Amino acid sequence: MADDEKPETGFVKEIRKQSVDFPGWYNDVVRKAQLADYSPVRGCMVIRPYGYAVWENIRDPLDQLIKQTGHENWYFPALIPLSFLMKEAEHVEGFQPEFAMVTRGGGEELKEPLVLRPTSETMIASVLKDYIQSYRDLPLLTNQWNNVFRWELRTRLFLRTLEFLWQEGHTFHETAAEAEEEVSRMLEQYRRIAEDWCAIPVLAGRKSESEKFAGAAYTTAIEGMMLDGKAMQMGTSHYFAQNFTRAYELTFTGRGNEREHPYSTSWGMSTRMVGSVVMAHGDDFGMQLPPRIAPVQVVIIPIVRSDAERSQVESAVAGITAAVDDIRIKVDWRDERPGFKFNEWELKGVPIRMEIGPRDLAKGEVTLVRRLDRARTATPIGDLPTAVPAMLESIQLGLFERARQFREAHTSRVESLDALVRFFTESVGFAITPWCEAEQDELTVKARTGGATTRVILGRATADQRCAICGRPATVEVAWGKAY
RNA sequence: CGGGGCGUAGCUCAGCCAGGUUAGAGUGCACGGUUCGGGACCGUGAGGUCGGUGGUUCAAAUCCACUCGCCCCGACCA
Repeated sequence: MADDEKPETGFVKEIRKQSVDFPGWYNDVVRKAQLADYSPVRGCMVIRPYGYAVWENIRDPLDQLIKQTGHENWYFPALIPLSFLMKEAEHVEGFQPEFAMVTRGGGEELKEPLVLRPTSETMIASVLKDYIQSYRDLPLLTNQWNNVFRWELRTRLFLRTLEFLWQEGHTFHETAAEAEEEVSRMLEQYRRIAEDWCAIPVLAGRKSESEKFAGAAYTTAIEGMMLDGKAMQMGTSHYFAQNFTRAYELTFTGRGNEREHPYSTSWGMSTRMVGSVVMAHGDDFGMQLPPRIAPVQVVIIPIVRSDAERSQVESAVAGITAAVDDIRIKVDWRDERPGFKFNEWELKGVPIRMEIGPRDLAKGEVTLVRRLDRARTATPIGDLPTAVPAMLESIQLGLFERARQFREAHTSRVESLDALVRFFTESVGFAITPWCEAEQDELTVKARTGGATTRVILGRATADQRCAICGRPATVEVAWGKAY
């Protein structure tokens, strides 16, 4: 970033305490760290440069992973003819309440309304019909980065807005096995982004029937835990079998010269990730960014009281920024007192603060302070090219480890409905139980716990396990939680 | 869409219950000066259709009706 950027404006000191008012704290942090703001349009937000930079730092590595796994980026229309969306029964039923429609154009009523895409399965299946003729055209692995619209009743910055940014991957395969492999491959990429980049440990697995994507044969997801103990669905990967290709009459000629429907998948991760990072790592001082996705990894605060000191510090800064390359460094030369800058950059979650003043330079050192724990270290200037990357790495791991311990501390294994109800009455987090997969059990738990639902199915149950809810033989082990 | 809360300066809010000069504070903003290792201070200045419409009244930010919007909780959901 440039050193001579104009001062931040509109900065407000107070943020509500995380422990007292979590939703209020979240709103304050998002707005005061200048990630995003409310807009003139209800339910739609303005993503500000700092928030967009965080998004880019999540988006870019994800885009790399998507390309490395063989996918190509496409772009499809944002407006979808209503009839396209009506073809897959479950899909229509699931999404219709969320449609936003264009009914006029060119001053006239349209013959057919155009829906602002809530997701692009229908458009992509309709278009790719023409591109897929033979098994030789498969697999067809597409992805697109775009905005989508869903008419949500209640919105929250980043977590649920009427319009949001994401990527949606759509793939078509010759066999079911290949498509299912794709579904888990892409879920694994999401796990890597969540855990390795955003430092948020996740549970990965299948969703229950009632929680699956409208139109899918099954849905898989990654679920993280926020600092209020609630679950955040951070990425989904769906297996469609032939549901969509059949509905859209998408066929190919197989190896035996017979017409077949391809097996398809879709998967998506959105700007919701930015909000997840805030909620998974923030504290009463504000946001805390994992170094790998931080727009500014190191902020240098020069401390000077005279012109002589200023030129001394200036040359030290120039030497350091030249020597420490491949690190995103910002130098804050604004005419503010150091304490003001410390607080502001902590609010914005910068992982490392480097203080450079006469006292440090007299010893040939700088002071490094970690946002994670405010640990201060006097570091010789010559060591910085190795010390800074090492410290960033330790912070990245430290954040992940802290989040993992928080999740472990808020995860319990329970064996009965009573215990499950008690868990959600007395605490928050994940409760893991054996389950028979009956939908009635989900309704029971939701009613008795004030809203806990199944998050992901973690694996198969053993033959002797009984469903914690109804006592019938269990088929799976499932994590329950209250979700965003 | 149900419950609760709120719309007064860029932001946070006081004033409203008991209507009455030229509508306030803090913060932010501009300029000048002193400061500068954990949110400094002094001075000067700019900034307002009190969300909107209608009503009551000699008089409305304040009372009444309607309306628009936002936030929080719930149902629905990435």
